[in-house]
Amino acid sequence: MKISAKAEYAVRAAIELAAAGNGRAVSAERIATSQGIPLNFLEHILSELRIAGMVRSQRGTDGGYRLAREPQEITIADIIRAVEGPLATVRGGKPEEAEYPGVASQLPRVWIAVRQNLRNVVEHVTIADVASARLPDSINVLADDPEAWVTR
Amino acid sequence: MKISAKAEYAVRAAIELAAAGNGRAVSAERIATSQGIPLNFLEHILSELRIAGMVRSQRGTDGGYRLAREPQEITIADIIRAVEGPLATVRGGKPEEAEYPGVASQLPRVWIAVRQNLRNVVEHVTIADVASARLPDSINVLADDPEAWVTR
DNA sequence: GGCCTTCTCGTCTTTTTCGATCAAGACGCT
DNA sequence: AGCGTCTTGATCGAAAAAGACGAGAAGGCC
Repeated sequence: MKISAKAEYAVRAAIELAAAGNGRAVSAERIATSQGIPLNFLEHILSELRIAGMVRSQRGTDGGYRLAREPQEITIADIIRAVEGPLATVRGGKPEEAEYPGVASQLPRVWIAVRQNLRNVVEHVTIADVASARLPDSINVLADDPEAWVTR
Repeated sequence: MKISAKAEYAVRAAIELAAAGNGRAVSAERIATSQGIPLNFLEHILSELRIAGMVRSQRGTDGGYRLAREPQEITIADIIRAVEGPLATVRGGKPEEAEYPGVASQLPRVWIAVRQNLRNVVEHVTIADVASARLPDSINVLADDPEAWVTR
């Protein structure tokens, strides 16, 4: 699995907004500089997040972006889906639609299991969790396993 | 996460070899026709699997490919790594090396958890499992969950 | 040796995606 | 009106993905 720059930028921007609170809007430029993200690209991403209903925007002086929902209601999965579409695809299609001849007939079940375990992480971590540095227990169990940190 | 055509072809080819047993070699063309994979592309893939030590090749009449190890010793992860490199990357690098300023500092732990749960599937399913249609219990638990089959 | 089969390996298109830049326009507020 | 934003679309280069192709080397069989 590849986490693209775009998805990563989107998540970081969302975290930044979560940390800022909903008091006032944060400009794209502020997010760009504080997270080290190319401004033009970030604007494009924020636009997609807005269309997907993840953020609201406000133009003019003191304008910027703010979250459309409470940060504890927005998961990493929501953000990734907003900018990249489905979390997991097999050759561009849905895993459950893949069909295989003969001996590979059980393969879709493996892809489904992959997607499910992926969801088990990204659908259970909210951007508020990350911003407050308090991840759910189920995530900590995974991340605290020393095995998880070795390079394969 | 995107499962590329290449990775998918590689896995299916490996399953085909696992199903054929190690008695005689299977030609690239046979695999291509029985799995519906473009022959030229498949040859490229098989070549990479050979270099990675996953398969052995035999030229000449009745030549072809066979697995280099017992199929129950080869996991899906092995095959994917052989043709695509690391299972999970963040912007082209290792998840554990990603660094984030300020409020996003906990994000790498999320990526690590993602990778770990991904490994929990693909490192535990062997190509023998798929070829014999007998997946490990831990995978069946995931794949049998009706939630896992709904499109999000 | 001759012939057929099959892998081997490098090259070459074509297409798509990724990451990023730029510019013009629309909007909101003072 | 004027400034600071967001908005939108065009464009671009680099890279990767997917596949096509052909010449050649190796193995087996008669």
